[in-house]
Amino acid sequence: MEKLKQYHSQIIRLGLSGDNDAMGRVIKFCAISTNGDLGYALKVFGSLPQPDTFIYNTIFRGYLQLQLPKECISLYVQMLHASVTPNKFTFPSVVKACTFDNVVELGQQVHAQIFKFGYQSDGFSQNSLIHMYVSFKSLEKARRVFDMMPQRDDVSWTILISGYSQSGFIDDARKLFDLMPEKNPASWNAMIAACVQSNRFHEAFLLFDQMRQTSQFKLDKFVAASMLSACTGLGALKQGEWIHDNIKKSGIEVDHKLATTIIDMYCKCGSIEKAFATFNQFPTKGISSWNCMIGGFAMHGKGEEAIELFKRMENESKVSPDYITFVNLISACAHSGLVQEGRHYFQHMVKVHNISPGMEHYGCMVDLLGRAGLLNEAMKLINEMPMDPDVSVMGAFVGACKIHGNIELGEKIGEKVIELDPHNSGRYVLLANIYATASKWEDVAKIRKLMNDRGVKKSRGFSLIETDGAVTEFIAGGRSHPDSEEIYAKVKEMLACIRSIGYVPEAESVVHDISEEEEMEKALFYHSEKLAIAFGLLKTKAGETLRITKNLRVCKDCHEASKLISKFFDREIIVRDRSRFHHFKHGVCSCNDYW
DNA sequence: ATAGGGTTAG
Repeated sequence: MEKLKQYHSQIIRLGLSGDNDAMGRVIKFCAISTNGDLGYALKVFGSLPQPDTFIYNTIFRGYLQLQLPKECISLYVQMLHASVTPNKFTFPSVVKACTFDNVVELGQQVHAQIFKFGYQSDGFSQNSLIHMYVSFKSLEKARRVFDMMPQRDDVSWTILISGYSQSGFIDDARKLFDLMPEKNPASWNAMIAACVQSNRFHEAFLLFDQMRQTSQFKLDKFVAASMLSACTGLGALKQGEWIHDNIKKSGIEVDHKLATTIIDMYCKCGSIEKAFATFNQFPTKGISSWNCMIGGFAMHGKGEEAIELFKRMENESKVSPDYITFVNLISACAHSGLVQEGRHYFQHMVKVHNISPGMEHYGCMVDLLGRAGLLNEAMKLINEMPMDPDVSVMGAFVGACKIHGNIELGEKIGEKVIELDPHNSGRYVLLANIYATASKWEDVAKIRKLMNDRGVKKSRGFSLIETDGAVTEFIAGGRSHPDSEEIYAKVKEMLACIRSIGYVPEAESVVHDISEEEEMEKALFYHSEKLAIAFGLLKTKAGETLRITKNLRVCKDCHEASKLISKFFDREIIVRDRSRFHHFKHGVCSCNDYW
């Protein structure tokens, strides 16, 4: 900047202070370069008698870089008033400003102007319009621009594909993708990411395999990141490791984002050790990597390790803890029953880091106190919150009421939670289970009827297990697997074995229409988790760890059974449920039955 | 001189 100012005064001495070519260079440097100074650029701009289109365009870009779309738009208006004619470099910026500022009507006016000035066949302008309509959720308009383009390039296709996917129209995205004549890495990634975001992990893997068969295939960091997320979603550790290896081999530069994705994959695929090793390997860590690692320890019930890492972050890291850091840290305390520490960090966050507690922090604190049986303190905290508690905070409280058998409070708050979140089956199941614990069967039936009347379906549980690098999915009572006879026989054998060391079936969830005891047991025995474990025992060598991923929480019976299976068959079983990990080994679980 | 793709929580 200093050098530039010298250069600038030289130009002025040469009498070129009104020369657009010379001043354009000065403005470009100030407005665009990372160590520039837009304020200075604006001063120079103001001193020019007749700035040209290039100079306007440059300032637009400067404003956009600093995320000042409103200023960009008003300068554009000023430009038109000054009768400076826009060119094809003008519109991409202005359209982007409309996109960021979410000004639909103005965006359409700019669209009309693009037409008027004759840029209906300019790819850059048209692509920016597609992008704008996508972000306005006007998919039909985006599609119309796309269809009207004389020449579509891969950017046009890619924007529209990810546009469909972001609005939830995955099938439309897929149709478009299949129509695309020449796919490039960005468009492959748009489609793979679309699958990952809509939990279609298997489809993501199929696409990836197809992509690898194309001649110019080369793994880039975006595809790598999307595929890592697919592995994370399925709990597919082997595949995740494979991608990680390929990242190393391909010499892809691992930035903060990619590092975080890798760490998250290891955490959520059950290998906290590899996650931590990877974390420690990266010399420069972003805040997201720290947060992710602390969150990983939280998920695995390693509260002390999370606290250690947090202290390290405070001492040695150049990044300071943020809002999410404390969500993860307090949740780590909650999952490990570290009540005192949780209280401490809740205070510490405000006193030392000047972060005021938000909804999520209250949610974690209510969870922490409630699980520990301190229902009164949890309630007190809810009442003291500066904002109204949302469903998640109250849901955490109801969960605590269930664990500690507090029917009165659980009923009162549980009903409120249902009304606040009427489409979430989990809310109904929770209250029904509270009634069931108190043997209030009529109330259980009442809840079941309410769910039926409202058409709320209990989400179907499934379990995934990875064997030999392939992921198999099981649903409760499912028989679609070719070896299902063998698997069911194995379940029988498995349960007989653990009965001999004290297993007693215990139903918890009672929202099924199951009356007969025998029926109940059958349903319990064929929970997806037990099928997956049986399959794992069949398909893996003795002593090999079983890794299972579930979409719901582990039920009490499966939890008990898993402990005993780990003992009887001398296997480590690692189960990821929707909120945490359970490491079953030698008959005990890492969660200490505290989940 | 300009555009499109990946990450972190409960």
